[in-house]
Amino acid sequence: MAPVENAAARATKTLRKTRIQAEKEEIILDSALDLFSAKGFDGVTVDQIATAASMSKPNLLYYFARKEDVFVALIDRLLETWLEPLVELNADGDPIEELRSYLRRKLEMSRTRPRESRLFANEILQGAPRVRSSLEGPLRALVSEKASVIQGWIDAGRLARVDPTHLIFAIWSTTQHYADFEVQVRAVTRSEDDTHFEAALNTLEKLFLDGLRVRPST
Amino acid sequence: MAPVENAAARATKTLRKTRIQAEKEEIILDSALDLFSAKGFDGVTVDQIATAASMSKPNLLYYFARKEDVFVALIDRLLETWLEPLVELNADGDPIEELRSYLRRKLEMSRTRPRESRLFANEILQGAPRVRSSLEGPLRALVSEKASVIQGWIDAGRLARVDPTHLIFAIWSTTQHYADFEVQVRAVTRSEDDTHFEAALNTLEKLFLDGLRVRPST
DNA sequence: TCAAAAATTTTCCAATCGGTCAAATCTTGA
DNA sequence: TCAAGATTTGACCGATTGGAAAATTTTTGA
Repeated sequence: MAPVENAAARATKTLRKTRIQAEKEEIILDSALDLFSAKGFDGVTVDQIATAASMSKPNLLYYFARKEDVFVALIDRLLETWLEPLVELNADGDPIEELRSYLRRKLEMSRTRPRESRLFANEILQGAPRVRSSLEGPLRALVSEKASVIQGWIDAGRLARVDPTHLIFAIWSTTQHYADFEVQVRAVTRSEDDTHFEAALNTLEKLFLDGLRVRPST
Repeated sequence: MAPVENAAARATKTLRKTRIQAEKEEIILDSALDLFSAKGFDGVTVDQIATAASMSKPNLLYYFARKEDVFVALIDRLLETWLEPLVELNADGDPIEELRSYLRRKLEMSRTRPRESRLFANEILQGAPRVRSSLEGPLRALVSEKASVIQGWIDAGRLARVDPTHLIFAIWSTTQHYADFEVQVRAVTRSEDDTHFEAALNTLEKLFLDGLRVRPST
């Protein structure tokens, strides 16, 4: 089960990549993201990725020795980008504004990068066989850190008493829903463009900040 | 592309099923639900389903002529169950209590029937190739109807002004998250049982009803 | 310039998969 | 009881798939 030497390693025995390598790998990963996010790992063939990337199958396998290597490369580069909005959550900011801003960034991410969201969802849905360690390592650590920040706000009486971790889950799920369940959202709203995102943001802000209960205007 | 005559049709030319038919189809569907919900349509072979159902592949194909027929049968029986909690939303009830109750039922569904949730999520995520018509038909109709109910409550000043459709999306996403992203939830919370559902319910109720903003206690 | 290295392609293969077929066995009801 | 129908299975098949091998072409750097 020794990993097959890949193009980069074969090339120079160093980490340096040639111009062509960098370009082609980029094209491959972009094509693969299109396909994997739409059909899942098992629903895509190496040939399809190669064709989408305008090259032959063996040529693709020259850059990524195995189909799974392409998938893993995608997941790896995705995770960092994906968690960035949460990283930016600032303990020194105003709690309400910080969370509102986080919600916005996360929803914007679903709007502009639905492929990444679906790729991730696909992987988690199937038990995260290829990213389990990332979940239990960096992801858990980050959530833990930010949950502490939120808990601090709550303890200071600046935020309602909710479980910080589950609050994060709620923000994740409501925003990612617009990418992962896009087909359903479009079917229900009859929307063919991005306009429903505005109504979504308004509703989510209202929900998260003030809830549904009517209260006397002050 | 004429559909192959299935076991039931071949049996009696009526809709009546034999005892064995009913039993075996049940076993097949249950095994298939296990597998499809965990690995997706393309990640499962007919042989795997047959083995899980303790029968040979040709025997399974005697009951469901094609692999896709098994999947469609699952989706069909799932949709009704899945939407039942929303059907129960009662226009004559108290708005807050009705929505709280809906939230609870939906979360309970994610806890007790995660397989069904994941099966559905898998299908939607991949563009709903096999249920698109159901989304645009019955699902849209039901959401439309219930959105009107909620809008009525809002117009009567009994509920905060949110977009009813997006409110429904928010309830769907937050609750289904605990089934669809179970692996991630467990990784982050280190939970190995169902106990996190209580914290989830508390947080979601608080969020949906009162939001995060702190307000002076009355 | 030109040889070494990188990139690309044609050809091929073993394994897997969905599904068929025909024969054998089991169930059911008159 | 027993024949007709229902159920089950082993053997098989064509298509697809991930990937390997080897030869050819292109690019690179001294």
